[in-house]
Amino acid sequence: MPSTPAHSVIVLDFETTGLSPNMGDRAIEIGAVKLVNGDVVDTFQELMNPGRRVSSFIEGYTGITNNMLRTAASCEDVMAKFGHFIGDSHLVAHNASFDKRFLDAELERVNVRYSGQFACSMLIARRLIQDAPTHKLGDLVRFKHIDNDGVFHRALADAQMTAKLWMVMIDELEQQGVFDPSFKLMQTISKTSKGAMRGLLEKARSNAKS
DNA sequence: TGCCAGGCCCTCTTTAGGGCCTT
Repeated sequence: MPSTPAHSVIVLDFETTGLSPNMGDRAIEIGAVKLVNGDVVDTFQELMNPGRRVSSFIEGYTGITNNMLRTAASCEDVMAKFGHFIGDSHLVAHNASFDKRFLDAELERVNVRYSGQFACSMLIARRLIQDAPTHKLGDLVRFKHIDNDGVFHRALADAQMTAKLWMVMIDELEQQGVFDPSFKLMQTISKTSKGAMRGLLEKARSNAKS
């Protein structure tokens, strides 16, 4: 049985062969950080061999080449390990609907299930950081002056940046008095994943004006 | 560089259409 604490959060990011598992696309890399009370306590990064060549566009976009994937473990082996890593944690991703589709598709292949709820940092950023020029992950990181090493479109780097952005937004909400001091990150995600973030953010803006 | 799909959100809306964001 997974030993992951119930209050932990996994921030994850997939690199893939394309946009849609329903169109035959597969994962080629998974990166994730585990947060407990907002602190990074563990990381996960693995390339995985999708069983076919990736396009030159994906090679250029991610820097992940067919040669790198040739000797990588299979998607099935990596995803079985990742399923154990996430345990029963709640999950965060930037544009989570994309990563959830691939997580669901790849875990279904290895008959692994997860119980955590998904929250989307992009949907929250669209409401909380309305003055950003765009809500692409890289643009938000630059806009909020979040430390980064300049690596984009690799799974662990993007997951780490998403985790930092996530904590910046949580801190802003707490500073605006939206959350009770005892409010736990797990509860935050539970609410956001149910779409109740709209009300929380409206309250945040109301508090900021008053 | 962009396309594919799909969910969310906005608006010149709801009997719809299109932009954003992810690879």
